[in-house]
Amino acid sequence: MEEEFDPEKYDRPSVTVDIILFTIKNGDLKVLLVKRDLEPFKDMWAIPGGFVRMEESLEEAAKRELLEETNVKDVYLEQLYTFGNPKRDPRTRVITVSYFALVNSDKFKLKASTDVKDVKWFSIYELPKLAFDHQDILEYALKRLRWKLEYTTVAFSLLPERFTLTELQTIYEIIMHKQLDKRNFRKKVKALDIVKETSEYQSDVTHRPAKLYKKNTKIGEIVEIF
Amino acid sequence: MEEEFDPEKYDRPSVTVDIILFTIKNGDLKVLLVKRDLEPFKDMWAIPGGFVRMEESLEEAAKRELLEETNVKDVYLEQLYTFGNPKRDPRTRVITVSYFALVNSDKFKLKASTDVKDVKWFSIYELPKLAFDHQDILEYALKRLRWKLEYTTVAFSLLPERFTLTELQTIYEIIMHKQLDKRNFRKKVKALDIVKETSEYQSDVTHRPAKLYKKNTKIGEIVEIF
DNA sequence: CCAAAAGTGTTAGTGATACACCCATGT
DNA sequence: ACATGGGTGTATCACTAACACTTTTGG
Repeated sequence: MEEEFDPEKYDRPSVTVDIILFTIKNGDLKVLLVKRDLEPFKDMWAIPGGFVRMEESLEEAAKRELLEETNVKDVYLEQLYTFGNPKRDPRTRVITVSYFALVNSDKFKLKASTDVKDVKWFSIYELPKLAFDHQDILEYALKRLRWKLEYTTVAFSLLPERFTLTELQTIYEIIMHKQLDKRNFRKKVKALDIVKETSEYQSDVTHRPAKLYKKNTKIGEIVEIF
Repeated sequence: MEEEFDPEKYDRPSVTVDIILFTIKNGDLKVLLVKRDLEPFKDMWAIPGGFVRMEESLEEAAKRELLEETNVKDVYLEQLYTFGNPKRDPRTRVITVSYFALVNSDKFKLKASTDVKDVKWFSIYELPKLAFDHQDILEYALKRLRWKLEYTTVAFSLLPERFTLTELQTIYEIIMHKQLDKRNFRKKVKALDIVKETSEYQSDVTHRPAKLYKKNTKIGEIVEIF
C-alpha cells in the first residue's frame, strides 16, 4: 500500500541517484569519481550523482547525471541498492538510489561539469577517502559486479564490438582478481555460445594475430548464464 | 556525489516502503495483501506499506509498517528494488522502496489496522487486481524468492524451529512449483550441512513418525549456498 | 494386516579442473 | 632464428539426475 493519508502533509526526504561506473583501463579495474566543488565534503572525491527531478524516472535521472557530470553516455546500467540511513547526509535526510554501470572507456572523453572540480578514474585498489557513505556503496557495487560477471554476459559492455578471446578472458581475470586457464575459458565460452567468430584478425601486433569475435546477438542484451 | 546545490530548494518526491510478505499455508504459496480504506484505489487490494518517516531508516520503516498494518513481526526482511516511475501514483510523485519478507504464518494473528479495511493471505495463483503498479512489484518479488530459495537458506524462515525433511522439501516444491526427488533432496541437504538432527520425532501422525531437524546454527543467519 | 509416509544407494551422465605443446606472425 | 602470444585435447573428479524397495507406526 502506498500510504494512509495525503502525501502532501508529510515531511519528505530528498532523493538522489548515485552511479558507480566501472571500466577496465591499463589492465586495472577502475571506478569513476568526481571531486566535489560544494559543501558538504567539499574537495573530497565522491561517486557521481545528484537529485532526482519530479518528472523523470530514476533510471533517467541516473543517465542524465552521468552525462552532465562526466560526459559519459550509452552505458550498461542497472539498479543496485537504495541507501536510506537517516544520518548518511549531515545536512538533511537524503535517500540515494544507487546504480551500477559499465563502459568501455575508449568510447568517450571525460569532462568535469560546472558542479564538480574534477572527474577521474581510480583503481579500485587505490581509492581516496570518499564523501558520505560512498565507501560502503562502492564495496557493495564491487560485489555485485563480480557476481554479474560470473552469471551474466555483462562483460561485453567493457569491450569494443570486436575483441579477441584473450581480451575477454583478461576482463574476467582483472575483475575476479585471479588467473584463469586459457583452454578451459575458451571451452566454456564456446559451450555457452555467447560469442560469434568474425572473419577478421587483430592487426598491429608483433606476433600471431588473434581472431576477432563479437557478441552473439542471438542471445538478448544481458543473458543470465545460469 | 549527493548533489550540487542546497537540497532544500528542490521539490521532493514522497518516499514509501512496500513489503511483499510471503508465507506457506495450506500447501500453497501466499502473499499478504491489505484492502485500502482511502483514495486512490479505495477498496482495492494492495501490498502493505506506507511513508518513510524522517528519523527512521528504510528497514525500520518497513518493519514498522508491517507491524502497524498487519500485526506481523520478526520476519526475514531484505530490500528488493526501488520503483520510481513518475506516473506510478496518480496523485503525486511517489518513489517506493520495496522489501521482500518471509514468515512462518503460524507465529502470529493477522489484524487490520485503522488505515486498512482488511488484511488477507492470497494464493499467488489467485490474486485480485492490485492497486498502483503492485502487480509488477509482486512478480519481481516472486522471481527473487525463487532465486533466494535455490541459492540460500531462506527457506528456514518459513518453518517452525523443528521440522521434518519432508516439510523442508515441501517448501521447495511449493515455491519452485515442481516435484523434487526425495533421495536427491536429502542427499543435498546433508552434503550442504545446513540442518542438524535432533533426537525428537513427529507426534500425532498416523504413520511412521519422521525425525525432527533444526537449522544448523554453525552457518550464520542466511547462507549463500553457492 | 493394511495404509501411509519415512528412510535409504547405485549408476550414468554432465560439467569443472588440471595440465603442455605446436603454430603463425613480425622483427 | 627467435620472441611473442595464439590456439588446441584429454583424463580425472565432483556434482546432478534418475530410479524402487523396505521400514515403522497407528488404526
